[in-house]
Amino acid sequence: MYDDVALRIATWNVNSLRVRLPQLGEWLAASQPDIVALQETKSPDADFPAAALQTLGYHAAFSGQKTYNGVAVLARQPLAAEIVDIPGFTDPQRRVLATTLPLASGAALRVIDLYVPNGQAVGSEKYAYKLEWLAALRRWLQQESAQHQNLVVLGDFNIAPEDRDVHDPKAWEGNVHVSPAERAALAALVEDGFVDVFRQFEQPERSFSWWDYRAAGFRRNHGLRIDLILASRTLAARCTACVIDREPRTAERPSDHTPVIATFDI
DNA sequence: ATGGCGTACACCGTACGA
Repeated sequence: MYDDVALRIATWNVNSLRVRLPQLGEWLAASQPDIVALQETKSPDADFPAAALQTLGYHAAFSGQKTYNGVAVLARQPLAAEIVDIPGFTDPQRRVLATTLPLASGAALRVIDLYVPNGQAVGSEKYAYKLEWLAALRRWLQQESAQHQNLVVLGDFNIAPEDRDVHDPKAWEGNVHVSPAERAALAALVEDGFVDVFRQFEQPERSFSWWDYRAAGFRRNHGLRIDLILASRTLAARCTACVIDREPRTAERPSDHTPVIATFDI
């Protein structure tokens, strides 16, 4: 007989790790998450601030590039970037990182950090790339699901799942991030057994994870919920909470995204 | 009202984000 251990897993699009490192440090110290998936690090691997994070008590696995994209996973124990490309989907853009971490029970936790393409505008080349990327992601995650019971897929999905995840659904209708094809791609993951754990719990109305820098988006709560934590059914059944932490968005020079944290008794 | 702001790289503007 052993006590269940509360494991806290977070995702945060930091919009430049170099710029946000002080804020990340403060947030890690205050929040003490066990595992953190970062997106838009915009940091080549050679420049990754591994030493600074280690002084904060976190090991890191990372896959970055200059200027754009870049993902990283932080954990209390050493970890490795096991997969950094969707298998069979050639892409120079660093948007994916899969790693495996041990759980207190002795079981393994598979963590997949995603920075889903933005898509720019419906009908654009970048939109087509986003849909192709999402189709390849689905095929890969079906394989991952077959191999891992405890699987969490989290990150910046650049898709608001439902109208209640959008500050003004009428204004956004048909737009990138809410288009039917994007939502269908996300719904397909749910059909395959992933659970958006945020919606397992009662949440405040108008809960968002991203707000436009322009036009006082945050002050007016003009946002989208696009940063998601999807869990395999086995893991979702162990989820006891999922919250959006708006506090970092109130800082000077904030990221336009704010962290989302899920707690698992596992 | 398709702007608004922020980051990066490079150059004093452009690409991109969401």
